[in-house]
Amino acid sequence: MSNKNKASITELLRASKLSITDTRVKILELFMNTNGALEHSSFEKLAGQSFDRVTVYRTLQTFLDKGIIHSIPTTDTSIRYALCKSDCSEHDHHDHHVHFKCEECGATTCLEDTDVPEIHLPKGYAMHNVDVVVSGVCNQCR
Amino acid sequence: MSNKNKASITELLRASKLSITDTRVKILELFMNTNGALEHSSFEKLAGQSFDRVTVYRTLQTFLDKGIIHSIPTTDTSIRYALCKSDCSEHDHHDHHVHFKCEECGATTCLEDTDVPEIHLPKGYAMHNVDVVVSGVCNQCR
DNA sequence: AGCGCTTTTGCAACAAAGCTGCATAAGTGT
DNA sequence: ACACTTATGCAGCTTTGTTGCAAAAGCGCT
Repeated sequence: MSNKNKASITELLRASKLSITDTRVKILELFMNTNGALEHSSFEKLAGQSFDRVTVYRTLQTFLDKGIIHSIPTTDTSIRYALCKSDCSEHDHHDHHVHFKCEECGATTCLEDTDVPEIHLPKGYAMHNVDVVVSGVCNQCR
Repeated sequence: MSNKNKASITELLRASKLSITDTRVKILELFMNTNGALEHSSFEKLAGQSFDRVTVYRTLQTFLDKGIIHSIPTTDTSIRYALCKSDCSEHDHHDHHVHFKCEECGATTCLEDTDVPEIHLPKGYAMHNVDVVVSGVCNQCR
C-alpha cells in the first residue's frame, strides 16, 4: 500500500464525515488492493482475526450508507461489496456499470467501461436503479 | 387452484422425470398462485408447518436443477426463485427477461415482455448468462 | 392389490451469516 | 489534556442453509 493510497483513504473518510479508525482504513485498503468485489468472509480471510465480525458488518453498512461502496446482487446467500467510483456520493449515486462474475475463479469484478444499456419498462413502472450481473469466464481464466 | 393447474403441475413434474409428491405439488401451486418471486421464508409463511424446512430447500434445489424455476440475484441475504417459462428446460435455459424489485411492496416480479438488451463485454470475456434486476416502484404501488 | 426397489421426507445436529444491546475503548474538537 | 461523541468488542441470539441417516412414500412390475 502506497502512501498515496493511504492519504486518499484518509481524505475519503474525512469527505464522508467519518472518523478515521484502524478498521475503516484497513477495510478500505483491502478494497483498493483487490480489483473486485468482496464478500464478508473475504475480510476474515484477508485481515485475519484482527477485528471483530460485528465491526466488519457495521463498517460495511456505514460505507454503504455514505455511498463509499455499493452492493452487488448475487444468487447465493452472501452479499458482495465493491468500491464506488469517485463520482458517487451519499445522495447522488450513479453506478451504471456492469458486474461480472467469473464461473472459473469465482471473482466478481466491476466492468467500469461497460455501460448498462437503457431499459424500457412497461407502463406504470418507475425505475430507480438497474443492476446487471453477467456470469461467464473472465479474461484471466481463459 | 383449478383442476387445470393441478393437471399441468403433474404434467410438468412428469416431464422433468420427477416423482409426484405432496411437497412438490404444493410448492408449484404456491408459485403458480403468486405472480412473482418467492424466497425461502415465503414458503413457511404460505404453507405453514406442513413440511420441513429441509424438504423445501431440497425441493427448490431439485427444481433449479431441472430448470423448472430460476433464481434471481438480490442484494440481501436471501435467494429468490421464480417459475421459468414453459420453454425452459434442464439443458436449454433461456431466461432473458428483466426482474423488477419494488421498493414499496418488496415484491420481485419477472417482466416477461421486457427483454434484456445486448451487452458488449470487453475483449477476453465470455458471456454465459445475464441477470438484470431493476429496482423502483411497480405499477401496483403508484 | 401387493411386493420390492428407489427416491423423498423428516429429524437432529451443525455451520455460516447477520443483528442487537451494552460496556469499554478510541477518535475528535476545543 | 479533557470532555464528549463515536466506534469497537463481546456475549448472545436469529435466520438461512447444509449434511447424515432412518423412516415413509412413490413407482414399476406382476
